[in-house]
Amino acid sequence: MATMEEIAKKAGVSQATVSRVINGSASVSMETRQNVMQWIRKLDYHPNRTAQSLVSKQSYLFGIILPEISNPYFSEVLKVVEQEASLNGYNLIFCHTGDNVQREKHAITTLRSRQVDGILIVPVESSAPHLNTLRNSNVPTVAITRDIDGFDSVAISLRRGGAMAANHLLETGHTNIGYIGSKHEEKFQGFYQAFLEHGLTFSDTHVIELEKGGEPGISHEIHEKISAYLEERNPLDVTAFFVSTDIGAFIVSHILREHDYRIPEDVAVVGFDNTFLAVEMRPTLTSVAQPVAEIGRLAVEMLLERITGQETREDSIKIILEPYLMVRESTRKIGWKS
Amino acid sequence: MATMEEIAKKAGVSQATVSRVINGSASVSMETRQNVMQWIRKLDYHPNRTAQSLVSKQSYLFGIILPEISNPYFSEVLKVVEQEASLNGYNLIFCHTGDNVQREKHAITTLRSRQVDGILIVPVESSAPHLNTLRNSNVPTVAITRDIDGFDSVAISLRRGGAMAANHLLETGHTNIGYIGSKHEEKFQGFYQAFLEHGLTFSDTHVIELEKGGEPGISHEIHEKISAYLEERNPLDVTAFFVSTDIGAFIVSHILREHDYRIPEDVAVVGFDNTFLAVEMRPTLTSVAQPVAEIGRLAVEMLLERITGQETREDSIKIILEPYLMVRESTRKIGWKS
DNA sequence: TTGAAAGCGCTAACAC
DNA sequence: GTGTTAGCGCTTTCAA
Repeated sequence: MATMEEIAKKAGVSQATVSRVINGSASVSMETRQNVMQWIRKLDYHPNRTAQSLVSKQSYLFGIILPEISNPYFSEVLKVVEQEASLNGYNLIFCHTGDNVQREKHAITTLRSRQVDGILIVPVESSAPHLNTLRNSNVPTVAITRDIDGFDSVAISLRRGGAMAANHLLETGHTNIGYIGSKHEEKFQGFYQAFLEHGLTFSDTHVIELEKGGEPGISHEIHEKISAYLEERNPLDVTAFFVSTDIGAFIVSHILREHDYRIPEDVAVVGFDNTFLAVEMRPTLTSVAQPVAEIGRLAVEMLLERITGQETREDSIKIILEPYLMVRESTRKIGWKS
Repeated sequence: MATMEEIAKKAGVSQATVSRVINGSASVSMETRQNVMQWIRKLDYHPNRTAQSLVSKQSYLFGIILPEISNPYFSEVLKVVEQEASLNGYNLIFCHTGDNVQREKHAITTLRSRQVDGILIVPVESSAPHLNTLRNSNVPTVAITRDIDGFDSVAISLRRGGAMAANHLLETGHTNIGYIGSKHEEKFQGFYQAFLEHGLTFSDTHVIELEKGGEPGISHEIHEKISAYLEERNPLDVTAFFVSTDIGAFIVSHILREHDYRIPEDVAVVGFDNTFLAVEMRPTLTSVAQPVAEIGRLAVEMLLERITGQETREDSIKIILEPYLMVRESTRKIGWKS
């Protein structure tokens, strides 16, 4: 790759002048500008961003730390964020944690030493100590999808999302409802709370606890646990399941049908994330939707505002978007025939 | 962020010595090493990778250019590559093209000016002129998943993949088979060829041409075209479909069933990529598998060998892996009852 | 309008 | 063993 120095030599000007031309800056005579430009094209010159970064202290690089790209929801997030970043002249360094705290820690260190201008992160867990280093650093960071203390964040209220699922099922006449996912998730808390607000209590015996999140890899775990549950309770003690991810709901639906339960007639199913799976599976899946595009756009926007100094608030800014329920075929007022 | 200079001052040594400690290099006395290390920890010092890159001419950065991350197959690729890169001390700059040539061109320019040590690319099309700049540059590049002239590549033989699908269907007794996808794909060519080798001819009237690839966004297009096809030909003139992606096959299957065709009894379906969809959908989907993990691993390995100079061959190296067929419930010997 | 020079944070000779 | 020095390719004063 050619350097400014080489262009300068060819064009018979100083390297500083080439720099001026490149940056479209200041005062350069039309004459020299065109002369220089000509050599830039001839030698197919492109500025060395590394050198630019070193002196300008701006890398135009964001780091994005995702837990599980196999989950269609997160690949959607990545796609949106890349688009938005690209539109603003930024590139993305992609780090994958697999929901592993150690890797997250490593990713953060790496990104910082790479001088990224900002970090977008879906944190593995809120309490991890290495997040403090991040908090104390002055690298603008926004937590997406999952909210965390001390960080700017753009997310939906997972509680409300969980509550929506519960309300929908309760309102369609279900009272014995199962939950499939992690009990530590906010989704579950909202779900649980909703029962109380209806003057009901959610029975802990209806929980099928899953270790991992929404990646396809959980298939095996789900198969085992659901099958065990179904065989243990025959007849089934619930008329509906709320599953914490669409992928999970997709898999659960199949297992249910293999056990001769019809959806939604015998068992209703609600998923989460409203991915393409919810739209394309049959029966189509009622799912709590997170506005991904909105989240990605706002997150990048917020980062940008922090970077440019437009936004200077000391305390962290929380943008909480509303989830919304996409009602589809997998749920129906109880007792109804089609 | 602290700099070497600051550490040096605190520790009362020269900045070069700090550098030596950091790089674990050469000869530094235990004493000074420990002294320096102590300050490194105290100030939470991490070397500035940008500065390191500038002088060492190594960024430890790979660029990866993907057409459609929403396709589970490509998110799988990304995941594997990230893992493999990370294991070797590399980070990934992720670029998304959406199968758009302009964006691909832009991505390549950006990556080059960012001094990436190598590029992994799933090219949009083989003939794009901007690929020449890449070819002529000395940035090690490997085409993955899709092979392209003049580039190192790691891929399966899509031809053979297509042929496998055809052979499987022909051998299970189908002769009237439909193809859903792009006719320009190698998959189709292999598929077509296989007919000839069986002394048969594939009828062009059985093609449902799709514009785009395997992203969920094609849903609408598929719905329209398939529905039109099914309504036009009643009774149906084929007993099987080969669909160029799993996502496509997933959607097609549902449409078929909505038109009261049973799978595999009335219509057999074969997909491509063997993603989790193939495993989790019902009936499970026979699909041509590409060994993703292998592709990712080998691609990174090859890049590494080019970078370190272990591999110096002038002409491009092609690693063509074998696809393999995962036979599942969506296909069955014709005329058989379960 | 342009050039010379300093310096971003680091590595890598080269001396002592 | 350790310090000094010269860059890496750029941006940005400061003079001219």
